[in-house]
Amino acid sequence: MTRWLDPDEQQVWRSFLAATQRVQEELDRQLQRDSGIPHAYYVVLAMLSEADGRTLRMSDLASKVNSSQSRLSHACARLEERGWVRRTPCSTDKRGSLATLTNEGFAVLEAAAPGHVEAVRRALFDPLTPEQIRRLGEICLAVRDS
Amino acid sequence: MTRWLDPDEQQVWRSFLAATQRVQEELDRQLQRDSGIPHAYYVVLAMLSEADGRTLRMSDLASKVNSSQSRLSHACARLEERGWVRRTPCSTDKRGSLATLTNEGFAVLEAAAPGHVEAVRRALFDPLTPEQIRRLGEICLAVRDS
DNA sequence: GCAAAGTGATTGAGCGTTCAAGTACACTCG
DNA sequence: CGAGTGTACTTGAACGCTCAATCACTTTGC
Repeated sequence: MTRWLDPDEQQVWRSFLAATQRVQEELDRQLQRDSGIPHAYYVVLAMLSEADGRTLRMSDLASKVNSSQSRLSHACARLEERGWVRRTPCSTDKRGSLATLTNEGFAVLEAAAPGHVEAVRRALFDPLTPEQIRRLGEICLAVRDS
Repeated sequence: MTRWLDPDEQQVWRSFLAATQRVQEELDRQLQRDSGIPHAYYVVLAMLSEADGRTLRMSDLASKVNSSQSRLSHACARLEERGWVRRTPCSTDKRGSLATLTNEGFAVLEAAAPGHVEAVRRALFDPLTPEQIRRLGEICLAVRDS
């Protein structure tokens, strides 16, 4: 017995798809246009920049950026080609690999950050009231942790 | 002067990314696994199935599924290869093209729908209270139409 | 009418993601 | 110890998406 969506739920679902796709698309376009990187790569650089020694195990980085290991591996390969990330073998576990943000990578991130933050505001925060932002936060936590 | 995100906003933003990526990923994986189509293709079939004569102009279809014309064109090419969609020239505007859902395509959609709706419920609606769902609807409208 | 500008749709190249498979190392336990 | 299982990461192929270019047709304005 399928629990079909009633008209209200349909409406929420379609608005959700439209809104999230719009946000995602604006961010990707802005970063690609102004900094030449996809949003997923920006997030990788950002997470590394916050880590101790700007370094993280690949698997830890993958979970922090909500990525599969395969995706992250391909992404780091690209970022390494550009000289923004360096991978070194892990000394305590020889299977592992440590990704480090280079100075060049940090500089790219710093240059990209202001435009990106503006895009995030324009796409998501500016259209919402403070109350809505608070509620959206609760809703996203519930969905994320379900 | 960059308006940086304060810690609360950061938290909302990261939860938003995690939640929306999770939903998107679950839907895509479920449809790909159980029906062999990406979510974007499912939406194309669904929109055509609701249209008069199961037919829409390509550009109308593109706006209904929040897609670029290029993306839709590629998608329809794939769907046509599988025999689920048929494209015919538009008689009133010879530049245009009409996409029609075939019976085979309709059958595929009908077979895929129950599993997809269940996935939507599990990923988005079940974790939320009715009140939260209502608020999410309002929030998404505001973001979509901003 | 007719050139110029605009619109509808397609195409191909480049790129990121996915999935399945593979490699290398670490752990477990008889 | 050493075989078996599990974990960390990488790789390659297939595929969808983006962007810019292109084609065909339509509309605009002189």
